[in-house]
Amino acid sequence: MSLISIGQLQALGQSTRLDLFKALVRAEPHGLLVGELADALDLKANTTSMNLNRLLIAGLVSSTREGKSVRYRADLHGIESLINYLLEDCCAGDPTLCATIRSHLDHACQEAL
Amino acid sequence: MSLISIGQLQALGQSTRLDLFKALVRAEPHGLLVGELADALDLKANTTSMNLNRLLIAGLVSSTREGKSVRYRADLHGIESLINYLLEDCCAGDPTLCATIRSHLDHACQEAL
DNA sequence: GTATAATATCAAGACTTCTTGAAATGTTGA
DNA sequence: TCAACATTTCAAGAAGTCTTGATATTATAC
Repeated sequence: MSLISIGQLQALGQSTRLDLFKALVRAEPHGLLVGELADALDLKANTTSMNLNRLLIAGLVSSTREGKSVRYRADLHGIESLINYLLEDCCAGDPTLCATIRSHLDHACQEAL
Repeated sequence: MSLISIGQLQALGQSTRLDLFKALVRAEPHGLLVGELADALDLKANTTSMNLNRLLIAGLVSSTREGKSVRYRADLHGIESLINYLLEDCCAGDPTLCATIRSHLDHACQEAL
């Protein structure tokens, strides 16, 4: 659990990759092609590819080939595991904090519905 | 919100600092002195100090002087803001994921009680 | 098969980060 | 004030990261 999560934290703790990930989250459930991401964020193709690979290794995105292109999608279970890690390692022991986070979660979930 | 959170992700995405932070979370609510952390994690004093300062800037810990020593405590509101960021930016739009995370949260909170 | 297109890999340079010895700061007690 | 202690700041070298041009791979269309 720890090993997975520091990889996720490292992967997201870099502006280019955080931007890529956020773009993919916003593009759910369709995802985006590498070239579309490169255009949207004004990145070179190889920079885009390399950083997407880092996110892939961290379990934060998935990829599928579509002809000449490759489509990437955010893997929301990766975020789920990161949040769970933070909750279990960092929230356990503080019921008040749990309650606060739960209320935020309720709010976020209502918006999602 | 974004600026805060990438700082937190960067701060935690480094093994020494993640170890320091986890030690402080486990030491809640008493916290630990710099020297205690250095001993526990087998770090030099200045390495410990510098990395704690990074966590401080990221809003993940707080510090108070106690005589010759300085006591650090985990700032759980920092984790709260990080989790909220991940939820709002990454979970919104996926009710199923929200529900899954909520169940994990329920579990983590029960353990805390 | 060849040409074209979209990604991925490789290697190198610029840049940043991490650690650490040395020195400085702040605190306590004699 | 002086000495001892705990922490912080400083400067420098080692190590790692990020980007990028060049090259390689994979897939399609002709």
